[in-house]
Amino acid sequence: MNFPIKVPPGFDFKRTLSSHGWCELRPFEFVDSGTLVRVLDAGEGEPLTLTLTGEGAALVVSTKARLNQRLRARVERDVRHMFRLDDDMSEFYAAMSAEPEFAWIASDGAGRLLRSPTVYEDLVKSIMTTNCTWAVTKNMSAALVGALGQEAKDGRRAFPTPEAMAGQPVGFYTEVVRAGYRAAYLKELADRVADGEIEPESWLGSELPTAELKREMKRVKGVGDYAAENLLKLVGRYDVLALDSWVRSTFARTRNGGRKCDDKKIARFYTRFKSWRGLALWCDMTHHWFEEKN
DNA sequence: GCGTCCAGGTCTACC
DNA sequence: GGTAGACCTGGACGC
Repeated sequence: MNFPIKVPPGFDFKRTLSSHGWCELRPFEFVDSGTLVRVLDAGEGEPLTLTLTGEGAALVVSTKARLNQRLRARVERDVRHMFRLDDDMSEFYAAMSAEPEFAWIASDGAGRLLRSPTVYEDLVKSIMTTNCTWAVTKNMSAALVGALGQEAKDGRRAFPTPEAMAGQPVGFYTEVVRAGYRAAYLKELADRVADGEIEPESWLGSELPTAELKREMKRVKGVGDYAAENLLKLVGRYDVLALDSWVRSTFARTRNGGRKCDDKKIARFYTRFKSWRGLALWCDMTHHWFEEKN
């Protein structure tokens, strides 16, 4: 069955899909710039394989499964979450429009960062991005999903639950996922979430100030400044920069004449965007990325 | 082939 | 609070 999901004015499917690398990590499957496949654990029965495409002012969901009303509502909720369809970008776009160099962000409908259906999945993936190449992150993600994800009808797999992950020994994460020293972090995280000691989903609507929420995130082993700030952006906090080696080198190349600079200089450059500085930075650093990906 | 470097960092010990 | 060194992996690169 196919059904459309209404999107906000100015929403750009392709921009959101290619907003960062998440679309390349299983169980996301980047088919082409206008098509994303995603296996979704909808909470009842076997997972659903969804094909998501952007068509005009709508985002269209296609699936071979027959969805009852409850399932369809669940799918729509998760898709709206992943594509940030309910995020109010008006204040951000107004701020960007005021700066000629950044005005393209508003006119192109950039700034909605693709995320996973759950904060837990984003948290696991953030840990898997640290201190390794993107190719290694993709391998880890694929191995984890391939080994532990619940299988959909077409053989694709969903992202594993914390319980499924907690049921595996540390050796699974070293030998199967090839996570290296991160293995113990992933195991501990899964245990703590499965036990209810940590509730990553609560970070979404948290009223804690950003600095305090960041401290809470960093209590997860394997989550440092970069991973926490990356997660903060994914839960809608943009007053952090999430500087990593790629951003540092891209800033040096595009904004500093090819010369390395310290983090303070990068921070100063985006200070004017206040609570939106992290999102302004990311859009700025990926300005030409979209064209390169297509 | 083989060795080295390093990447979308973090942790711990030490000062 | 700041810093040095260790930590897994695997692709890229030079030889």
